Amino acid sequence: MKKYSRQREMILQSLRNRVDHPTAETLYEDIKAKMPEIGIATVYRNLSDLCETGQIVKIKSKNGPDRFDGNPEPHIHFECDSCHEIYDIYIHDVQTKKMDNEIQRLAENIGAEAESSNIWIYGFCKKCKLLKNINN
Amino acid sequence: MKKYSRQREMILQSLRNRVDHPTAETLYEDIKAKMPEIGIATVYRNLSDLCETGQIVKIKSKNGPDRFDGNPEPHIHFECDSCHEIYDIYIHDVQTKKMDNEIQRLAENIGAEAESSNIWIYGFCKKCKLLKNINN
DNA sequence: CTTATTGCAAAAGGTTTGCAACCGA
DNA sequence: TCGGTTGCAAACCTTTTGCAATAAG
Repeated sequence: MKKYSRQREMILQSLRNRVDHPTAETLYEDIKAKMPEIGIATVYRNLSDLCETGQIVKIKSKNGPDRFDGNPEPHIHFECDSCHEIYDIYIHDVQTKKMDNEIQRLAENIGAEAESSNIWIYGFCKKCKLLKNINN
Repeated sequence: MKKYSRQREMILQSLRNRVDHPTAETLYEDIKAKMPEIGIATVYRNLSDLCETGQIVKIKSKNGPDRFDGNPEPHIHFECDSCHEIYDIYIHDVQTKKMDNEIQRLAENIGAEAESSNIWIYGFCKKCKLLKNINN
């Protein structure tokens, strides 16, 4: 049976209050400011728990440590090839539904049953695109 | 200036000869059978090089070590939530082009410039779907 | 009182790096 | 010969685990 934990609540709220996709380490440093006794193992353990219950999502970036997303609603991630920042891309419901159908169909092509999907787009973010243009 | 290396060639060919998505370790064990002197560091170094030149692709599975794909052509990966096997899903050219346009458009929504994309589908593969149905 | 959760430190797992020897051009 | 590449071992970074102490129900 799961019990309430001050730490777990703090981790969930800290992640939800952010718009970026922090690593466990970043989140740990953040939380330590308000809760100095917390240990990194507690952060990892609770992030795992929260993923299992679907309250948050673990995302694997192209390189570096895993990142976490406080928004479990399906959306698309854009990762910049230059600064490695990750941005969210939301699409409207009709488009989501259309995409879901398409994904289900694609899975059926190999006899599988799709449950969820994950779309990543890579390229140059606004900032890095600009910088690239200036330098050329 | 890059030089030819027997090891790099062997790594590339070994990966291309497979239809699955091996880890660096698996590839290393495989190659050691024919080339016992090879070191794991050489495998990692060359896999990185081959990724940089776009000859192969590194893929991040949901858990466990990174995997490598000898086919750099864009395609979709299906990862089984149960056995964690990764399968390729190919779509035809017209559909690919359509999807490319869509992705370009989505990136523009956040002012970014898309270069490539990566679509993952999760669920139950053929085998595990069957097993699941038997057990219920 | 019972059991989930914590913090710590140590271990594990995967990948990278420093370096002298080696090999390709 | 020159500089890229190798194999080895050690280092590194991220994540997990064992354990006694603590806190929730």
